[in-house]
Amino acid sequence: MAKEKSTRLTRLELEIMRSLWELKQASVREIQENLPEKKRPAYTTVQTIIRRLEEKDAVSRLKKIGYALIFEPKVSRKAAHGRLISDLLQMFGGSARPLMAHLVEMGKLSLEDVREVEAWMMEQQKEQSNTSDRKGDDYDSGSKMA
Amino acid sequence: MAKEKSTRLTRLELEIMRSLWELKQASVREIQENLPEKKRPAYTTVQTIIRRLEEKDAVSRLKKIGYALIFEPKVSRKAAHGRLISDLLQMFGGSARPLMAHLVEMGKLSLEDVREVEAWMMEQQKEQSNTSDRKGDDYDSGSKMA
DNA sequence: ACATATAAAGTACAAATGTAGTAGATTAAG
DNA sequence: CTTAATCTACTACATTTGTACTTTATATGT
Repeated sequence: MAKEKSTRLTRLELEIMRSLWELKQASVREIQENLPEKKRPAYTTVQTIIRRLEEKDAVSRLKKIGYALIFEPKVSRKAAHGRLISDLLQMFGGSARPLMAHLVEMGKLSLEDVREVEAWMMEQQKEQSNTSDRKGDDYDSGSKMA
Repeated sequence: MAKEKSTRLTRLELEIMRSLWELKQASVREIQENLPEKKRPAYTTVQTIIRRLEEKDAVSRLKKIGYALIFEPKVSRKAAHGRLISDLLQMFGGSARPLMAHLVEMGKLSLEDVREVEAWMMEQQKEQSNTSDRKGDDYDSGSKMA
């Protein structure tokens, strides 16, 4: 099972990936046009980033339609996000607690939020028993969470 | 009240800041020696980063002892971490929930953790009533959390 | 088959980042 | 005071990142 190198993606690269994750598969143009007009780089810029992402093994060519190449993500959003979180977590000594505390202080996490998460987790625990394992890799946190 | 520009700090810069936050105030040498031997850059490298941090207004010269300059953090750990978290949060649509979900999936957040956070939050809520405001800015999440 | 619209490839380049060497100042020691 | 130790200031340079132009290949409509 291929080791999945998980290179670090840059801000812009993540921006592009976001588009691609959303579209599932797309041409450079589609990706570019899908980006928020505010920070929409030139077509060729997107092209460049896609090339770099290919080098980093984060996207791959799926096929060719007309004269355009269609790309698809090769690293899942989940994996990429996981990497980001791990990195951040390190800054906090590897534990999620201080991070939570920060979120609370920043007003980004309310008591309700926490309670819902708790409820969600307990449900998961029940399900966990029978649902055994699922291939799950391309969903961004299941069920009604989020 | 000076707007606090809050520039984005790079990985290495954060590494250095971490030392400085820990030491409260220190010379370049002290900072360098405080870094984990594994990834300990050359003395002059630390110097360079400190200079850049000065430019970014993240540290300042406090005084001079012997021939060495003593620096101190100018941005609090909390502020810097807050920035990191905000950035990350954006990737998740600005809400903390998906982030939590990820933490759970990554096994970084257990049900116990969540419950303790919840308990902690409820305590905060009580305190909040009388403790009015505190200067709090250089602690990394209060009380027994973390 | 040919001109035209796109797209892919390749090239360029400035700014940011990581990394460190060198020169010149300053202090401590003999 | 002269020297050795150590520091600050300045300079250098490779890599990464953001951004985009130019050249070349390829479909497509007529």
